[in-house]
Parts: sequence; structure tokens; C-alpha cells
Amino acid sequence: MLDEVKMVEFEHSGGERTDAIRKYDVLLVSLRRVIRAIDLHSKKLSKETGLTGPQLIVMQEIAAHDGLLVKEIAENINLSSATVTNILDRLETKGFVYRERHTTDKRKVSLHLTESGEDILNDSPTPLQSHFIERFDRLEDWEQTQLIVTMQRIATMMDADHIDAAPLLEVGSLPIASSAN
Amino acid sequence: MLDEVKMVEFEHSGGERTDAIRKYDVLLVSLRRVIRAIDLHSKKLSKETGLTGPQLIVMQEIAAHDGLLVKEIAENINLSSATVTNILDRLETKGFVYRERHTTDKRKVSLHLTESGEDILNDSPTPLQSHFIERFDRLEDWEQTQLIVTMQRIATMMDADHIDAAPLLEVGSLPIASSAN
DNA sequence: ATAATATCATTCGTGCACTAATTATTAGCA
DNA sequence: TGCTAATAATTAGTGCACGAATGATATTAT
Repeated sequence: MLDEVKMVEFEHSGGERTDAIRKYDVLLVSLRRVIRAIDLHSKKLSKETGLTGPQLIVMQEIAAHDGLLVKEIAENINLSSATVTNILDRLETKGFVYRERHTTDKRKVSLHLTESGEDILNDSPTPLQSHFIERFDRLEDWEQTQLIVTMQRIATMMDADHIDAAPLLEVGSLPIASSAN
Repeated sequence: MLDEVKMVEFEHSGGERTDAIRKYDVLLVSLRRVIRAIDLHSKKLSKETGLTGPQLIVMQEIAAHDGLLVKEIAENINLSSATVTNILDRLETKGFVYRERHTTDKRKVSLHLTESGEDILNDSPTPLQSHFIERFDRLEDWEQTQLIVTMQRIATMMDADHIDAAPLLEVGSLPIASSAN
């Protein structure tokens, strides 16, 4: 009896039915697909290289700015300090990162990569799926820009503090370090 | 492996190292901003209404197809069965959902909303930020479509099993019923 | 009929990410 | 000086999300 529950009813082509699927619900579905794909890739990374996506990102950030603080890293990659502390615990346990407490201001902690941390980072893949990157690289330049601009637009639209609608961004001028709040 | 990577010029005048930022890294940053925005909204929802985003989505799915199985719901909203079980535990504890074990096939479990579950769902907001929806609704139709198509394209590019490159979707042929309200 | 296999839901362990609370330290000020 | 603010990092507690393993059924093959 309960076997045929599946009714795919998406065919209200003309009417003003309120049951119609709303466009932003469709958007949400694809957003969730992307979120999941990133998460699954992170778990695959973890099995293969021992580092998850977020761990990799944190290490990249330290590599780019040796000695930066927990708070700075959190701001740079758009995470809370608590989360970064969490990730750092794991990285320190693995021996890829070490903390250095300041002597002048003992509240502060600077982060550094160990040698093995640098080694690992050098032959680690990116936090994005390699097959995604391959496809992305095959796109025309304007298409790549299009993807980026659209994602940034959605991000801006979701930010609570931006009151006005997102302006259409000039295609040539990518706002790159956009999350440096 | 992937040598010829298109980069965005972003060198700071130091000049010793070409720290050019790769375009897909820029994309990743905005993706993570979006992911975080959705997560933060989910937590805000939880405080205000007692239901998180995923919980809301699961309930919407049950409301749309009363009696469906755990596995079906997992497929529909792109989550693993384990995650759905998890969410259902919480929803059942709150009294918004109940499970019904099949008598014919005792492996299967059908999901239903309770009355209070239906009530709650009726005056719950969507899993997306209301200010996002407002902005989204103000966009031109083609712009909305553009956002959706781009997200779907990224999702497809990230899917592991799609071997071929994503075809450009015809703009007119979105699998949705026409526009919101 | 029995054995092997497949399916469905759940449990377990891990990790990310958050907020709120806590600890330690520094800075400000009356 | 001494008391309060503010700041930095951490800890505690919650929830999502996963894969792998488990247990209970069903289905299929022998």
C-alpha cells in the first residue's frame, strides 16, 4: 500500500497554483547539492591525505602569512575563532602546526607550520575536487568569471548586513579578497 | 598534474613570489561564504522557532509526500540516510513527526507529520533568509534564472559521476513551475 | 529449504561550525 | 592604585553530516 508514494508532481505549467515550486526552493536544492559535494570531497580528502578541506585551508592560510593570530585566520577564512581553535587542535596533534604564545601579550597565539606541515601542504591537492577544477579550467574566461560573480552575488544577497540589493558587478574587475571584513 | 591554471593577478608589490590567486580559490571563498550564511541562518531559525533549516526541509518533504520512507526522503533532499535518521530523532522527540513501521515489509519506516507538526510547519519561515528571498524576488526573471542555472551548473560540475562537461543549459527550460507568487 | 545477497534503518565514531561561558591577560580610567 | 572593560583563546554543549558497521528483514539463487 505504501509503495507508490513517489508522485513527482511538478507539472503546473500554466496555472497560478500556490502549490507551484518556488524558484528559490529550486535554488536551495542546488545549493545543498554543492554544499554536500564539497563536504563529501572533504571526507574523501581526509581518507586519502589525512587532511580535510578546512584543515587544508587553515594550513594554506598559515603558509601565506606565517605567524598570524587565531583571530586573524578566523577573519580571513570566514570562520569563528572557536572553530579555528578546533581545527588547530587537530593539526597540532598531527604535528603540522605549532602554536607560539606571545611573550609581550600573553593572550595572543601565533601559528606556524612545522617542516612536515610544509611538506604535506606542498603535495596536497586543493580543497576543491580535481575533476571540478579540470572542468572549470576548460571553461572560457568569461564563463569562469560568470560563475564567480554569481556566487559572490548570492553570498552578498545572503549577508545580513547589506541592506541594499547587490549591484551588478563589472565583469572585468573582480573583487578578490572579498571577505576581508 | 593541472599545470595551466588561469590566475587572477593579485601580486602585492613585494615581487619575490608570484602569489597569484587562482580563480577557483576565489570561487571557493564565495562558496564558503554562502555555506556559512545558510548555516548561520539555520541556527538563528533554531533559536526563534525551534526548528533548524534541515529539520524544516525534512518536514516540508514529509508534508509534500505523507508516508514516504527514510530512504526516499534522503534521496529527495540529497542527504544520507544516517543524517535523516538523526534529524528524525529530533523531530520525533519534539513531537512533530512520527514513524510507522510497515507490517508487510518490516524493514521500512514511513514518516508522517503530527498535528502539531503541521501547525508548526504552517507558520514557519523558509529555510532561506527572508531578506535573501526579498532580494531574490525583486530580481528580473532572467536574473533569477541565471542564478539557478549557475548553481546547477556548479553542482553538476562537482558531481563525481558526471564524466562529461556540463552542457550549457537552455535558459528557457528550467524544470520548475513558473515564478513565485 | 537453505544459503547467499540485497535492502532499510539505525548506531557509532569523527569532524565541522556555531554560541555562550570561561580563563587569562591587557588596557582604560577615576 | 585598584576596579572595571575589552580582548584573545579556549572549553562546553548542540546540531548537522558523513561512512562504516550492525541488525533485522526480504529477495534471489542454488
